[in-house]
Amino acid sequence: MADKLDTTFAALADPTRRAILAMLLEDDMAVTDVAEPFTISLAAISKHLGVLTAAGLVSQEKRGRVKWCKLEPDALRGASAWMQGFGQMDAIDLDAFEAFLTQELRD
Amino acid sequence: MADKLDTTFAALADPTRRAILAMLLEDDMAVTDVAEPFTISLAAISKHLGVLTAAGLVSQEKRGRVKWCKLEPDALRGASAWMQGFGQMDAIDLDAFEAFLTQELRD
DNA sequence: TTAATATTCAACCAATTGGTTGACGTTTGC
DNA sequence: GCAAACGTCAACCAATTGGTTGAATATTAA
Repeated sequence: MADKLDTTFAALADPTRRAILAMLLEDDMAVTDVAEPFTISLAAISKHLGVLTAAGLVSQEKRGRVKWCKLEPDALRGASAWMQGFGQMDAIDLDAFEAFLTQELRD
Repeated sequence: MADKLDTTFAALADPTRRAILAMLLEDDMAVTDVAEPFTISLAAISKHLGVLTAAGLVSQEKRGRVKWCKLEPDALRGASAWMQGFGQMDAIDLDAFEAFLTQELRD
């Protein structure tokens, strides 16, 4: 079985999945609503959500015929701790974060 | 072309590559020395080092017949900032922040 | 000059990934 | 009851990944 860090980092290595996480940062959403802004199929989004859920980054709860998706930011803790082992990033790099958001907003 | 975060996270999603980074944290090393503790072939390690170098996480400098590998921890800044954004955003008014950035982009 | 060392390249292979489409099971609303 | 909406499943496909081996290229040492 793959290491936890393997699945976490692999889940984050896809731009569609990172975009989904960014969307869920603002609010819990149904699968259909998650898929709405993307051009790929609903089934593909469903798979991406499966990868994120397997990594623990998202939890899903079915209410009626709707499956609600919720961000689980604590799942990033292990990966974040691993990266902090490489030093000098104990504080947030706000410049890099702004750069990221700026680029993300351009899409 | 893949996003920078794509290649960074993908590079980190492999346990062999993370182990290599941890080794380089202690000291610069030649390719052969990097490969020594692993059971896989030297060519496989060379490929892993290529992935890490492409991600900017490692730099390589050839001196004589030896290629020295050096950790570049700054390459983790973008990814670290992205991740930490998920832990801290609940304290930030994201709508306002996005509005600010959107306006910032018009200049 | 020749042999050994350091590293990459090229071809190949199996497994995984990200995507598609169409059929399928549930739940809801008319 | 029936059709529409929600979401997954299964089969398939092309591209990528992580590994192998053997040959090739530099460079150094004897």
